[in-house]
Amino acid sequence: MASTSEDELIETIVGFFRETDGLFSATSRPLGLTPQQAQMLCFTQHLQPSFGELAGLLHCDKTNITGLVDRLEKRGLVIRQPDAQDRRMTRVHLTPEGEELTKRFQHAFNSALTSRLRDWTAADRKDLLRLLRSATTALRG
Amino acid sequence: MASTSEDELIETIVGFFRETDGLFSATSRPLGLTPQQAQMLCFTQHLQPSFGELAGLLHCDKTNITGLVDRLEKRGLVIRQPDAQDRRMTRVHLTPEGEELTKRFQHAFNSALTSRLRDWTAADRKDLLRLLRSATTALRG
DNA sequence: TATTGTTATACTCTATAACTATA
DNA sequence: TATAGTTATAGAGTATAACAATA
Repeated sequence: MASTSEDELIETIVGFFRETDGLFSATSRPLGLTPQQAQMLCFTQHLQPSFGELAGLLHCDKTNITGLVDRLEKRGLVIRQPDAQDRRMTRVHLTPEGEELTKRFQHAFNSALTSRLRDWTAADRKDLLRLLRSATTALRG
Repeated sequence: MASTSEDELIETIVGFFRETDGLFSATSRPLGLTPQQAQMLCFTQHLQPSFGELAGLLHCDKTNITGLVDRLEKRGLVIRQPDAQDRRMTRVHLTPEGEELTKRFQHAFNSALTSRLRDWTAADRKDLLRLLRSATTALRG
């Protein structure tokens, strides 16, 4: 990384970020979801996160989560569930409809990704996934 | 990739995407820029892109570029420059102030990134950059 | 007192449709 | 006719500040 000039490094990351964003957008909008909604559904699938946890995961202010959940709840994709231990907290659960749509999004995204990386070696694909996983932890920490 | 379930794969990519987004946001907002504005400035630095090219790079509708450029132009960071060959086209150039702010953003982003990846091996950092570059091309194609 | 979620507000981002100017 | 950029519009995402309920 020291051998790369700063602007080149940033351009690489910005470029990858925007292409990923494009893929999220192209995959989620035909399903009637914004990219942010699709991402929130993915996070909600296994976690049943609180509003504060979602704000942390999505890196946005907690006030945004209210509206985001409102719109998904109005469509019957998620429900608010009061936390049993701490009555200040509300947890977000997927409904069966939300679970189904989340899986459809994941399948569509996976198909698009697989098709675009079809020329990659198995080793490179494995490396990419390993490094992304590791980088996510590093950036989060 | 075949050995990973779809939801795990998507969660990895969504996770990395959101962490990158968080880093963009944390780096750009103290400079008075939205993440999208910072990203546009990075693309504009070497390309002098047309509005249509920017729409392609940012994966958004061309109508969004008008407002994005309007706001940056009002702050004196970019200027519209008519294309010499095709008078329908307008190209976006950085002003000296825009160039300076873009470099400040790049430096801040690079510092944050370097500090978070400080425990990584040089080989892993090099691999990450190589794979991101390659993946960007694959996703774009 | 501190934390969780909400409301009110203002601004930005985004897509769709209809338009003007140029090719 | 087709393309590049603009305008109008509506909806969604975002941050800040002030608030109510709970811990």
